[in-house]
Formats: sequence, C-alpha cells, structure tokens
Amino acid sequence: MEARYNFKEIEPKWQRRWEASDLYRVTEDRSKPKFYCLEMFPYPSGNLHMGHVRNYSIGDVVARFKRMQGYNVLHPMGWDAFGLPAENAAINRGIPPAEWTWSNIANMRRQLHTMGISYDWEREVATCHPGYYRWTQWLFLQMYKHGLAYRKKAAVNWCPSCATVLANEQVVDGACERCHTPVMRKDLEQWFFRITAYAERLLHDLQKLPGWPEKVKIMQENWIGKSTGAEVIFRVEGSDEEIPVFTTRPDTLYGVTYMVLAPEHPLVMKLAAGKPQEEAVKQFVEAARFLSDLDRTATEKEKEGVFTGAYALNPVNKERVPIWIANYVLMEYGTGAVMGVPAHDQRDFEFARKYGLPVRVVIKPRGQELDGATMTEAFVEDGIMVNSGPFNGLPNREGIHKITEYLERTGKGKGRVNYRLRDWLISRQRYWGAPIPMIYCDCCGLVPVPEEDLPVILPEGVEFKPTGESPLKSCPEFVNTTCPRCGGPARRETDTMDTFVCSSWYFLRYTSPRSQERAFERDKVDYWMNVDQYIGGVEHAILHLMYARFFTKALYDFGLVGVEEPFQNLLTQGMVLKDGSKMSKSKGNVVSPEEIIERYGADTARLFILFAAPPERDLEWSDQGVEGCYRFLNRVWRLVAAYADGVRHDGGSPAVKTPADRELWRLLHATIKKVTEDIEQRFNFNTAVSAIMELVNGCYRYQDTVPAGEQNLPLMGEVLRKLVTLLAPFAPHIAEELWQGLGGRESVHLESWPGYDPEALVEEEVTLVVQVNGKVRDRVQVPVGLPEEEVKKLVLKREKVAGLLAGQEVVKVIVIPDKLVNVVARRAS
RNA sequence: GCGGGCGUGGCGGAACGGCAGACGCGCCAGACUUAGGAUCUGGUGGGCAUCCCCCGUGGAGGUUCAAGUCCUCUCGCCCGCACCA
Repeated sequence: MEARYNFKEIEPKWQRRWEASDLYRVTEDRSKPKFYCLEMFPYPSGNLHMGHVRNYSIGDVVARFKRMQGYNVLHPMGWDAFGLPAENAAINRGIPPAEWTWSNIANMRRQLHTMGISYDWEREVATCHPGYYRWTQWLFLQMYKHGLAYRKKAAVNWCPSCATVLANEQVVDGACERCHTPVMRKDLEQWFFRITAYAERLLHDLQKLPGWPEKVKIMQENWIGKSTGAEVIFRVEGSDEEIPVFTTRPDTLYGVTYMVLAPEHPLVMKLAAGKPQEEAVKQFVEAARFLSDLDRTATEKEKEGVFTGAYALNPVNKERVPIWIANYVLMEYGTGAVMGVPAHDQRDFEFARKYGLPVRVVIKPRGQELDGATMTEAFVEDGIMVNSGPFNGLPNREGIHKITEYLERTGKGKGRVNYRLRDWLISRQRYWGAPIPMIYCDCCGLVPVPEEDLPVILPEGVEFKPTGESPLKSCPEFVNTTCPRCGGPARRETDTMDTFVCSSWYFLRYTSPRSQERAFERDKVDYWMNVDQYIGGVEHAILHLMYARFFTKALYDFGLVGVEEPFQNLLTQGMVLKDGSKMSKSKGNVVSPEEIIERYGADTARLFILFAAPPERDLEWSDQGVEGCYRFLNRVWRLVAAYADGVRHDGGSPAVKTPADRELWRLLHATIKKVTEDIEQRFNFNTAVSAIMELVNGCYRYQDTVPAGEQNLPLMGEVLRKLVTLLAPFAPHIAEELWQGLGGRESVHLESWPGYDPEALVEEEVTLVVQVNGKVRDRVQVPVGLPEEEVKKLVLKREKVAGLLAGQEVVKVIVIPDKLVNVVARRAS
C-alpha cells in the first residue's frame, strides 16, 4: 500500500471500475427485500451546489447501507429539466433552451460522477426529453379523461408592458421581474387539475405517513385548510337572486348586520345597477381589478368597501341587511360572499366600526353582559346565545348544530365543509415545458390529442422575442394542425405544463425508464413502490410533495398503480449556510463543491457534510472543519497502511488474549452497534462518523500502548476490516482502496454490513458513579451485576462518602444497576 | 395574528430523566524536525484557596433521590402560512 493517501488517483480509479463492473445496476430480484432510496432530482442549473452535495451524500449513505444490509436497492438520478431559466438564457443570451439545458445536464452529471454516488445511471431520466414528456402528456390526457383536467377563466399575473402572463415566481415585489412594470390581474382561460377533489383524502391520508416529519404534515394540513361550517342562502330583496355564503359560525346567524361580496363576485354590478351607488361600486371594482394579489392581500391593508345599494334578507329572521363589497373578501374562497357578524368576528368588527354598521351581540360570555355599541373588539369565544329567537339560551356550540339542522330542514342552507386548497393551475404561457396535448377545432371544439399521436413535440429553432411572449404562439408549424376528429384545420394549445407536473410522477418512471409502451410498467411499479426513503429540502414540503401525492392517488384511482401514497419515509434536510446565512451569489458566500472536491476529494467533502450537523438541521460550512475530516481520512489511511502487510493473509475469528485486546474488541463491537443504530434509527450520521473516529483513536491507542512484538495482528486485521466496512457508506472511495490494501478481493461495497456480538460488549467491571444528594462525589469500580445490597454496603463504607455523611442520617439509597448510586441524606435530627 | 422549530464552551455539535460538553475545529504546551500550515502526545466551560470546592445548558418557577432532558410562565432568534369568513 502507498504510504500516502492520494485521493486524486484513487477516486477517479474506483469511479471508473464501479461503472465498468455495473456495481450499482439493479433489476427486480424477488429473492431479496427491495429498498427504493430517492433524492429529489435537481433542476439542471449548470452547477452542483452544496445543498445538492448534502442531499446526495445523505441519500448515498442510506442506499449503500441498505445494500450492505442485503436489500435490493433502487437508487436513481435524473433531471427536472423544464423551466424558466432556460428560456431566460435564450432571451438574454440567444442560446436555445434545449442546448442550454442539455449542456448543463452534461456538466452536472460529470460533477455528480466525481462525488462517487452509487446511482444506477442506466435509469437516468430528463423531463425535457420527448421520451419522458410524451408520458407527462399521456398522464395529462388520463387526467382529462377522468375529469380531473379542465379549463376555466382565472385571474393571472399580467405584465402590461411585456403583454404576457407571468408565473408567480416571475413576480417580484408586485412587479415584472424583467421590466419592473407593476403586475396586473387579468382573467384568462387556464388549465387546472382538480386537486380539490382529493382534498379530503390528501388530508386524511397524512395519518398513514408516520415516517414523515410532523412539521411537513402540519404544513400540508394547514395548506389544505379544512373548515367545517354551513352554507346559508340569503335572498336578495326585490329579486329572485340568491347569494349563498359560507360560515364556520352558523350560531351567529342572528348577529348578521350586513353582507359582503368580493369585488369580482358576478352579482356585484347586477345588484348595483340603477342604484345611486352604481358609479362608486364600478370604480371600486375597477380599482380592485388592477391591484396585484400582493397589494390586495397585504396584511396591513386597511379594510375598504362600498355599499351596493342592494339588500339581502336574513333567512332566519327575515331581516333586511345591506350588501357591501369589500377588498377583504376573496372570490376564490368559499362562495366569494360572507355574512358580516361584527360582534363575533374581528374583521367584520373592524369593517363595521369603520363604516358605522350596527354591531349586534348574539353570543354572551357566561355571567357577563356585552354591549355592541361599546365593545372594542369582537367576542370570539364560546358563550350563550342571545337575541337569537328560538335558540336563545343555548350554548353556542350546540347552536351551531341546531341552526345547521334548522337550515337544512327549511331549505335555507346546509352543513358544508370548505377547503383552503385551490385547484392546481397547471398551464404556463411559456415555451420550455411539456406542451399540453389539446387541439382547438372550430367545428369540434376542444379535442384531446390521440394517445398514439404523442408526443406533441416541442419545436426547436423557434424565435425568442424580448417581450417574453411564448414563441409557440408565433410558430405556425406548431400551432396549425388538423383536427383528429373531423380532419379540418385546427390549432394546437400553446400553453405548456407547470414543471411540477413533470416532477409529480418521475419516481414511477424510474422503475421502467425506457419503456416505449407505457409511462411505467405495472409489474415494475408494483415491485419497487413505494419509495422507502425520500430525501430533499423542506422547501418542497407543500407544493411538490402535495402534487406527487395527488398524482399517486389519481393514478391509483385510474388503476395504474397499486399504492395510494408515493413516499413512505421522508427526510427533510436543512440548508447549507456560510457565515450564518444561505449561500448566494449576491452575498458572495458561495463555496463551490467542485473546488472542494478538487482540493480534498469527494470522500472528504461527503464526510464533512455528514459530520458537521444532523441532517434535518441547518449546517454551517467550515473550511477548517473540512480540513479536519481530511486529516481524519489521512489518519485512517496511515493506520491501515501500517498494518496492511502484517494482517493480510489471516482469516477466521481472532483470539482475544490481553486486557488491551479485550478493550479493542469491545470498542469495535460497541462502534458497530452505535454506527448501525445511528444510521438506521435516527439518521444521525454525525454521531455515526464520530463513533468511527473514536474507533480509529482506539486503534491508535492500542498501537501506542502495546509493544510492537506483542500486538495481536489477527485481531487488528479484523478490527481494520470492520472499520473500513463501516466507513464504506460515508467515504466509498478510500474504503474501497483500503479494503483492497487489507487483502479484499471483491468490492467492499459488496460486503455485508457487520453485525455486533453482544458478548463482546459485556464488561466485567464498571465504574459506578457515586452521588450524595444528587452530586457526584466519588466513583467506584465494581463487578458487573453486583447486587443492590452489596452496592449500598460498599458505597456507604467509602471514606469519601462516610466523611460527607458525618452528622447526617441516610434517608435512602437509590441504585441504578451498573451505573449510579445516589445516597440521599439529611441532617440528623 | 396562527402554526412549527431552535437557544448547551471560542466554534460545529454530543448527552434511554442518571458523570453536561462525546467527536471534530480552534487555542495552549510539549515531542520529532534544517523547517512546519506535516505528524504525534498532553491540556483546554467559568471561578477559585488548583487533584478541594463552588457555579454553569437563554431567563424565572415547579415536579423528582436526580432535570439540558418533564411541566408552567417568560425572553430572543429562525422558518412556514397569513384578511380563508
């Protein structure tokens, strides 16, 4: 073995050999348990960053560990390759998006290879490849076929200067990111996925995911935002119009003193027509239309509204209440109309005070009076119903049910559940995405592209205008087509799909990545799914993870997959920070993985990033910490190199002779136990690595303290082989090289994960901590398993303890076997 | 405002309710050296009468023989959602 650790030589060498021997290729193998280990695939921005390094290092430890434990491990990688940056590159620098993307992929693939991650590269997918997006389009058609994809008018971000629609991400502080013009809202026909149809299941099935972080589940729960209440139908006075409102507080129905509609509510202008207020209402609605979502929903935004001039009739008491419109009511939630109960809702209260609307108390705190005229904030707690006709005197909780029942009985409303979750707007007026496979025919209307005509190819060589308008719109070869139904002239849909659509099913494609017949082969999916461990940033806690869950459920309903949840266990890793903040170009605190790997090697980079913090927590980058890990690997190298020749040819179980032998043997097994548990049960790679470091320190201690001639070389050989095996998932290249140095013929990565011998952990003697009144005062060596009575006797006889106990009486003695004794004493009376 | 998380040496971080600070970094001292930004050894929470004791896990209480860990209140920082009727 070389005396020096030369990572520059060994890392590329082993990367080549692993690849040449297909070490990480997998196929379905029913003789082994399977394990699907998946890291969130990256957007090919062009360069790996430290967040990727962390994500993939964590995943690789899991994959390698499981493989060594005898699992058949699927560990694939691919590219979330559609998206805006590619188009910006085209607009700003004239590079076609495809070219830009593929060259970025090539570079990042190269960088990933230098990390030595155990991917099955044969399964690589890129969502921008026609062989992939063909099936994204096919899945869209399935959604369409099952009524889960539909078109409707929706308010979108519109840049009047660029004359184009902007994605939410392109709106920065309420303005267009390219020209800084304030963004408007505009109603356009858009494609949606009916994710709301799955709201209840998406919520309910969170319970089936004990392997997900509580935090993520709560975020999804809040996002779905289930609320239970009632829909109440108000009649418009002097008209046949009815306005349903949603409320979670039907018990406050008698406290309604006005009603409010969203400015976009379809009835608004109808109600105001011919009234003196018509002009004011028109102006208010116009003003709201021009406001961006951001301005519209700003928290500090004062509640503003105008009276429409129309009145509604309260269904329970026939009272006449004015209908207003106000900026705080959202068309997208509930029915776009709310009943105003200022006494018992803070928003309504503020609005009523501002516009001088009456405040009527209908819920009273027990044993107290409330006066609507003088109260300074809404009373939102539970209480007793008053001013509520036949419901007076009921506790309000009960009133909720009673009033809902009453509404249902009289046809004036019904119980209703509402969700905050909205349908998923999937159309983007962009070029670099999967084209939505639909055709508009003047005769037949909307016609889906027949499945056999897929993929609808994204044309290349299109022209990018600086306005940002999608080049598909002005590409006649793409737009003009014939109707698949009548054969007449027709136009293609020019919108493309949100990239989240592409990433909602990639984990299924990995199971049969080259299938020409299907999006994924059912038998392969049945073998591999679910993903046993999914790993990625917490920034995807809501969108990506919710969409992927929705897709899986929809595909389950279509009979295409057999699972209802895609990801069994989820690990959300923390960010990589430098100087306390997220690495970013603008802050100039970016550490390039490529430079680190160049300077210290991939094994050092991986080891540091795993060692510096537990995976869920944010990690502070430290150049000196990296240096420390590099030193450690050198230390391991020298240790193995020192013994490699002497231990090479030995086999069999080593004899343990001296106390030093015994201690080393015990340490080895304690380390195996700790590393195994740290990886398996808690993903605490940092403590697993530190345990390996302690084992190395123990080996050096043995080397230093036992004279050269008396060292047990067969024992040391065994310890070193196990040590290298434990290190293999963390630092795969050096482990491989050291394994070979120790005489290993096959790859260390084909070794079984070592088990520990509980016998070896048993110690003959332990140090007992002796406390007096909870304070450590002494320590005593005792044989393991010494009976409590003996321990008590022994401890009380200790000089130190006896001295401290002088003049006191022992109240009791607590003995934690083989660990600690606490003598509780107090001054003798 | 609502929801979640985190506060432990100079730093990153360890601690089934049972020795606070494992491991690593940094620092100090020493060894080997022509040299060391290599390597090795020892030390390293604070105080102090320096092998003796006291104090110490953001702060204040509490439960317990025993609390970083459990409970109550409180302060600070971070993240997510945010007029959701």
